[in-house]
Formats: sequence, structure tokens, C-alpha cells
Amino acid sequence: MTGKQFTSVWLREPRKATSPGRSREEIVSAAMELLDAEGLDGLSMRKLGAKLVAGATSLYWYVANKDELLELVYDEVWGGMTVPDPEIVGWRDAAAAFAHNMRASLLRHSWATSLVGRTPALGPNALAAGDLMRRAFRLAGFEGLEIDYANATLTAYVFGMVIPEVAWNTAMVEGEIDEDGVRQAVAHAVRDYPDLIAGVCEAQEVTTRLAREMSFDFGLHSVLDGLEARLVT
Amino acid sequence: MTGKQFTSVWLREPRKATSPGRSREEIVSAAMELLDAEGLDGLSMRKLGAKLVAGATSLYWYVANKDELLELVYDEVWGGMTVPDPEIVGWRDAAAAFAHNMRASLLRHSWATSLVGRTPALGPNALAAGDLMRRAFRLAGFEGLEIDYANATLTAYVFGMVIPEVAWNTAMVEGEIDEDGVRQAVAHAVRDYPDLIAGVCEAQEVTTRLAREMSFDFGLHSVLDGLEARLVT
DNA sequence: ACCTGAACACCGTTCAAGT
DNA sequence: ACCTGAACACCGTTCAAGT
Repeated sequence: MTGKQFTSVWLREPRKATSPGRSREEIVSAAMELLDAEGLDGLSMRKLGAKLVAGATSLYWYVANKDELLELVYDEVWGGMTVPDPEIVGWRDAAAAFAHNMRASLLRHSWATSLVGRTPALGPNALAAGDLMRRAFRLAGFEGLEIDYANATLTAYVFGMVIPEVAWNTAMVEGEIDEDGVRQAVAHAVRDYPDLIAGVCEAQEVTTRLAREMSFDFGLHSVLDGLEARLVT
Repeated sequence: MTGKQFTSVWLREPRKATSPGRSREEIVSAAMELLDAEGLDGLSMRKLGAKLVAGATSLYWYVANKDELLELVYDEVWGGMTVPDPEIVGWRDAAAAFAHNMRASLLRHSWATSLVGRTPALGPNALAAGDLMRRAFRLAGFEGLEIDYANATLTAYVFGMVIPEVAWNTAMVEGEIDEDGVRQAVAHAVRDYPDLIAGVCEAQEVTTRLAREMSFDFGLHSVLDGLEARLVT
């Protein structure tokens, strides 16, 4: 009858914050440091325990399991995505700023992109951001379910763009890989597709930070234009 | 000087296909079965070996490591994304059909969404799809880098939408979870955000297949409209 | 050329036991 | 209330050895 429950840290009351011993905040911020330094694979309960000068299994007192720990750190990433008040700057500027902040925050904590489809985003920071964006789209003139559709469209775009961007970044960093070698190899793989070859060559400068921002902005303006088009109909 | 190389199955010549013993195709399709049945966590080299009535480590003769095996199965998923010829149906219909096919293929092999930012898509099927989409956007009137920008925008949207959709699906399936319970729990988590509550309530029917397709189409039309707007400028 | 088993260096998590 | 170590059931991968 009653199968496994859907669980999330955010759906349980946190343990009473008592003074002695370690705290949940301490654990979360140590986990963040480990993640930023070594990536998702670099975080293990054993390593995190060692970093906190504690037995590896002590952490289970503060956190039900590793997945819930990841929920906690994930929400910290959402905390880095500030959204300007749409009532002040207007919905479109608010949405654009939100998109840029999402991207920046994900680039800062690149391990987070691996959590997108895996960790429920029900923490306070994620909810606050979602709430603000809903207000922005309501202000724009969307109603009912379309508010959520518009919001989903924008965040889908950002995640979909940043996930591959981060993948490329980390593939390059992990061992100071020589980018030209990669491009040559890719060009070779692509040799049967004349149209793609042109793309690879033109993409020479695409690896620079500025060019990637241009690409991001191109799509962002498209998405916002497309959403705006929904309003006049 | 020369750091770790960027490696991919597709950048090496495959081992000569000799008759005796197992074949790479056999391994890949067994891996697909395991993945479809048990998800990404269900695939281990040991289990896969057992399924093929072989020692767990025999597979390393055919495949360098697990990551390369994942590259191979990932490209099979791309093979499920057929694109109609844009010269026949027009760029916009081709793009829309591609988006729907991508979504369908990812829903069919839900484990694939976890590979999006992790496994390079350089296989023949991925390249063929990319090539066709480039032709569609060129036909639409895009030039130079903008062809790639437009393509990136569309695929980003699809991935960004489908990844959370799959996450929701698997969260529900894993243990026949009662959806109403989840919604109640989420509504409770969201209690401080009056605007979000409205969204959760309206989203009652969002869990149905049809409603999700509506949501997908809403965003898809927005993205295509937005791209089209780039052309008239 | 192909396959094997043992071994290494890891995992997340449980649980009885300590203070 | 908090922390520990031992133990369990797994991983991916290497490598010498077999046929």
C-alpha cells in the first residue's frame, strides 16, 4: 500500500540546534569547500569527516544521508542567485538578471550542474527565487498556469545552456588539456559532416569567455522575445 | 607539458571486429537493457558481465572503461531522435519535430538525462542530428556563428525541460509513491510563499502527461518565435 | 586473441558500543 | 546527546596468469 516515501531535508523539521558538537552549517560549508575544490566526485562522507576532524560516520547524526547533504549544499547555490525586484526594474530586466545570476552561480559551483535533475530544489533559497520569478512573470501579464510555463521555459534555457558549458570547462581543466588538440580531434571526428566542420572552425573563438556570453545572450534574448510574443496574442 | 589527454571512444579507431568472442554491439545493447530496466545506478561492470555470462573484467577488452561504455550507449539514445528533412518540411517544423523527438527519446531512456553534462556527444548519431539541425537553421536564414547559437538555444531548452521532467518521473516511480502526499508535503514547504502556493494548486493536473506536453509546447513555441524574431532584425 | 580471478583502493550506510 | 570503529555490501580498475 504505502510505498517508499518521497523524502527531502526540507520536508522535515531540522534537529534542534544545540550548542555543543558540530553544527549543520559547519558541515554544509565544509562540504561546499570540498565540492568547489574537488568537484562532485571529491565529496565523500569519509573525506568530509576527515576534514572536520571527526569520524566519518559522525555526520549521520546531523544529516540523514549523503543525498540530503547534497540538498543542503544545492540550496546554497540557489542562494547565490539574487533577483532584482521586478516591480522596480520591470519583468524583462528582472528575468534577464536572474538568468545571468543563475549562470554565474552555476559557473562558480560547477558541481551543481550535476545535481539539477537529481536533487529536489525545495530549499528556502530556491523557493525565494521561484517566488520572485513568479511575481515577475505575473507582472509581465501572464496568468494562471502560464506563469509557471514561462518560468519553466526560462530556467530550462539557462540550465540547458550552462550544463554543457560547465562540462566543457571541467573537461579542459582536469589535467590542463591543450585545447587545440581537442579541436583537432573533434574536427577529425566530424570529418564526414562538411556543414559541421564549418561550425567547428568558426567556433575557434567560442572558447573565450566573451564569446560564450554572446552565445548565452543571443539565446536569452530569443527566449524573452518569444515569451513576450505570447503576451500580445 | 602534455597533461592528461581529452579522450573519447569516438576519437579512437575501434578494435578490429573479429568473429569469435563477444562483440561491442552485444555489450552495448546489454548495457542499454540494464539501464532501461534499472537506471544509471543499476549499471555496473560486474552486473553487466554477469548478464553476458562473462567475467566482470572481460568487458575491458572491448571498452577502455565505464565512461567510454556510457559514450556508446548515449549515442544510441541520439539515434532515437529522427529529424525530418528541413528542405521538405521547412525549418520551423523540422526544429519542432526534432525537439519532440529529443524529448521522446530521453523519456524512453530516462537515465540518459544524467549523461547530458557528463558524456561528450561525439558519436555518429549525435553528429548526424547536429548536422541536420545546422542545415535547418541555415535554411531559416541564420549565418555563421548564429547557426550554432540558434541550435544551442533549442537544444538547451529541450534538455532543460526534460531533465526535471525525468527527475519527477523517476522520483514518483521509485517505490510507487503517492503523488498527493508529495503535493501536500510540497505545499507545506512552500507555505511562506503565497504566490507559490497558487502555483502548486494550479499544478494539480500538471502531473498528467497531456499537461506536461502543453507546458513543453508553450516553451517550444516561445523559443521558436524568439529565434524567428532574430531573423527579421 | 580473448578471458579469468585475485587484489587494490575506494564507496555509503548500519549498528552496537562507548562517553 | 553526541561520537566511534568495525562491518557489510557494494564499486571501477589493474594485472599477472591462463588458454
